[in-house]
Amino acid sequence: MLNVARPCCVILSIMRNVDALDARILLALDEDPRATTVALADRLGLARNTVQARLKRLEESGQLREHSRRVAPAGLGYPLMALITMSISQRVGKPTREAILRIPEVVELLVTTGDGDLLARVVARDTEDLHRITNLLLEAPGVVRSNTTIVLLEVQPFSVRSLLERHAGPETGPHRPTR
Amino acid sequence: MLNVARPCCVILSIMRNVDALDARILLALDEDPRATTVALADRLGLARNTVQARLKRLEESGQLREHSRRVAPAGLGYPLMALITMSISQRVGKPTREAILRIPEVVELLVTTGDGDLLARVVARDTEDLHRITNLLLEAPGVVRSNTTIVLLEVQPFSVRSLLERHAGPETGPHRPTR
DNA sequence: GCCACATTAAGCATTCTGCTCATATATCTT
DNA sequence: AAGATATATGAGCAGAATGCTTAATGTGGC
Repeated sequence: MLNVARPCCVILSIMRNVDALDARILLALDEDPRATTVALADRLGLARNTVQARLKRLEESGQLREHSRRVAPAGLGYPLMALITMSISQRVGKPTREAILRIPEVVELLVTTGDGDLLARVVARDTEDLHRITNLLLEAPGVVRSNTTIVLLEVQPFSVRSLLERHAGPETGPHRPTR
Repeated sequence: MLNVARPCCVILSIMRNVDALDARILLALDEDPRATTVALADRLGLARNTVQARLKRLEESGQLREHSRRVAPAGLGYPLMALITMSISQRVGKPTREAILRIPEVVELLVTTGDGDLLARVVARDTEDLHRITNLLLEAPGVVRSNTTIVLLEVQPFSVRSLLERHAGPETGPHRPTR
């Protein structure tokens, strides 16, 4: 079952979808990320073995991304966040992407439709720092134009809680008897 | 020390910055998010107590965000991701934001400078679904215009690893003796 | 010198983990 | 209907980890 060869773009194929039970477990973990397996189990009214097995599968099947997603850049000394769209001459090549990813302040990089071809999310210590980073981006091969948008307020930082809640079904509360 | 009252916008004030040691711990956690305290401790050449204390502080001081950040939306059945900028009549009010946040597919919401006043990151099951969500956004009070950009490829999903590595200092490897 | 703070070390009762085996339920296939 | 596959559950067990406390040892600032 499930070849665990992962050619980097076929990830979707090995992703057995997360079902309602998985979602409930993930939600419980969301409220207490360091909860022990036992704690999760009786919070959800499940057997310890069940939680253990499903968590193991979730991790092994690559459903969970890296832990550093949880670290807020502001705490590291980067209170400024900006979105920078870039136009690329020709097509977006590997050299371009690699050059951009070498900049530590680039915390996310997307290929998009629309005006820009690339979108980088960067963090900076201050506006001067941001200016420096913008110039670095423009030095990447093929980058011909950039457009910077500053994030003024994170009304809702990235979170899939709402999706998990929908996925978990109507009965999300703890201690729900099976019937 | 450190009032744990958190009036939602004063978070920055209670954030004692993450130092190099914290960064090393977080990096180690990044490589194995479920590593035990003991495992982290001797991977980093630290005492168990140290790791335990710092992890506790990191969590209590709000440096770590929610766990659901680690869940990939694709695994939940939302393979499509888009960025939708919105122009708002008047100013961005609470009613507008609340209406938008009631849409589960909105996984992130930012107030930005530039053309649009609001930027929503949404996920969708397919293009038709995305169309439906776009219409929902336009129904929010004050939203007068929207512009959708589809994410074709996540070259680098959000990650602060690079920042942590810089923060951890030159000696990031395991088993580094104190001198 | 003295104070505050962080690291380290040791100890201890309780709890958790990883693992295995066996037993129910479902659900799907033939 | 019968069989097969997958999952949930329950129990058990040795070893490991946790949470907590106390105390010793730096380390830097005033």
